[in-house]
Amino acid sequence: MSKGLPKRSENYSEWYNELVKKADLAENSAVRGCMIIKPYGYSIWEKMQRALDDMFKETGHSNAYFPLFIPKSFLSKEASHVEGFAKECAVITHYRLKNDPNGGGVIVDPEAKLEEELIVRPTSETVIWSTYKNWIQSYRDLPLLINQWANVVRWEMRTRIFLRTSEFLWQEGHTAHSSRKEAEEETAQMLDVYATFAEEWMAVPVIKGKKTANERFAGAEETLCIEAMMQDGKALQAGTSHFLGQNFAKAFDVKFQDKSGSLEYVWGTSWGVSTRLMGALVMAHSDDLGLVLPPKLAPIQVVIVPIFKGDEQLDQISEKINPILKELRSKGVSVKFDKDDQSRPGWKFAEYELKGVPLRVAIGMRDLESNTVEVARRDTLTKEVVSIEGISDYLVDMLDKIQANIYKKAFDFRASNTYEVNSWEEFCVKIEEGGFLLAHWDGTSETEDKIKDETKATIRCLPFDVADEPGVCVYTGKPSERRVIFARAY
RNA sequence: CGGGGUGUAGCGUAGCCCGGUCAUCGCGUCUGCUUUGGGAGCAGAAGGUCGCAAGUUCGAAUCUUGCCACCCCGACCA
Repeated sequence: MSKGLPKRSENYSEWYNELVKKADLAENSAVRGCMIIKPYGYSIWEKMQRALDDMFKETGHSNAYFPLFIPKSFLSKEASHVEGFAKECAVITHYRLKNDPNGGGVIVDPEAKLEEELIVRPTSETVIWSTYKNWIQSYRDLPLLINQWANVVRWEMRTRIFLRTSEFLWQEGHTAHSSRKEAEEETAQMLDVYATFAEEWMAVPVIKGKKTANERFAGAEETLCIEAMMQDGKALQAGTSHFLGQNFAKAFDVKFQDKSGSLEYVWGTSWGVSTRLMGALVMAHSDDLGLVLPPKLAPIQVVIVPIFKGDEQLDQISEKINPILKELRSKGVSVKFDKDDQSRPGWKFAEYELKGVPLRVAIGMRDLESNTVEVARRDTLTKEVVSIEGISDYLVDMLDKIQANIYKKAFDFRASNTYEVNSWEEFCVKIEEGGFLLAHWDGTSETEDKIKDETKATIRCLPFDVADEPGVCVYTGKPSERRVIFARAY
């Protein structure tokens, strides 16, 4: 393990890449654009999955699994959906290899060409709606509330570990409803679930809003999103929830008989978050020493490092620590007692900082005498000596404080990097500094495109929580009802 | 996919321009002793098809071509 991480301030993207690798979250694979999620990184993902999955269940959803391969013909049924994804689909054309008659390993067997080529799912709307056609006949079959945890493939031009990989892990919810209203409510409800998860678990404040037509999911009538700000001031779309209208129902002929006996197309939604959240987690909180993890998602919440010479001292420390371990575990805290005598305390301190462990407890002979321990916080990098009496309650309480503090830090950072801008000159200056710009926009795609061409900024969302405020478009001077959020984005 | 860069031991690197005991150094690893409250010290040791594949040459880490991966900048995107 080499020490030292690039500085955030000097090269943000290098810092990010190195941190992901050095903290053992993930590494690049032999296949372009794909990643190997390592055990430490995967255990964070598992915690995310657990929390989200519980929330999906609480809102009435069930998990299911649909296939990785999609018949090519399915994709072409919904016109704008095809257009959105066609450019980045991996295609299966053959089903067999054979030994190369010229030596040199194996080659694709030209005899084994598929009659209908298969697509590796970039998302599953098409397979799922072709199935829903069979599952839905009556209003009694609705609503249908399904989620799946899966991998998907989008053949990206330029990839970045966790943020944009060719293959990624995600969950995709797909629901069918008997009315527009109910589907719209579902779309909004799941956005709220995502926002709650981001803020309460990841400690990442997010802005809820609606996407513009340009940024909308291909095949959706409306896309809602949560947008987060990273420490370099760029925006990251952390989750999306789509109101599909009757687009897929019509494309796949999914109808139900309502109470009056007439046949209607069903209304759909879909919503997803992905391993991209891992990238958001890293970029939202971490520093030049390594990861800073919110306690609720940290695989190890408390690490206890004994400082000792020889087995005898370690035994004395263990005797003191063992009941505390038990107590902490009974309170649901994941704690590691690092008795390893191969590496020295200083090395361990640095290592656990790199890995973002929220709390570190050090205990040595001095502490045994005074009945204390040294507690160090990862988020503030502060240390204090604390009495060992009631230490487990103290630590549990401290974990809550850390969770709250890193949320607040991220919230304050966003607040101090969000600006109202009222002129094009101001816009151009501010956008170079990073952050969110609240500006008026005339509502047209043309203007949005022009602003993007000139500044690389896009409209992240039309936020829900801004007040109506008549004004004029920052670019064209045409009238506008309220401000929208512009930013450069990942 | 276009432009630029990089690829040498597990990690980070020197050498490449000017082919020829040059495979360098640091970290890590192994062995031993001493150490242990912020990435330990000393002594010894192991570890490399120089990204892969062709080619030029008496001889290639070094020159040529192709391929692969990664990084930066564009176009595209969760």
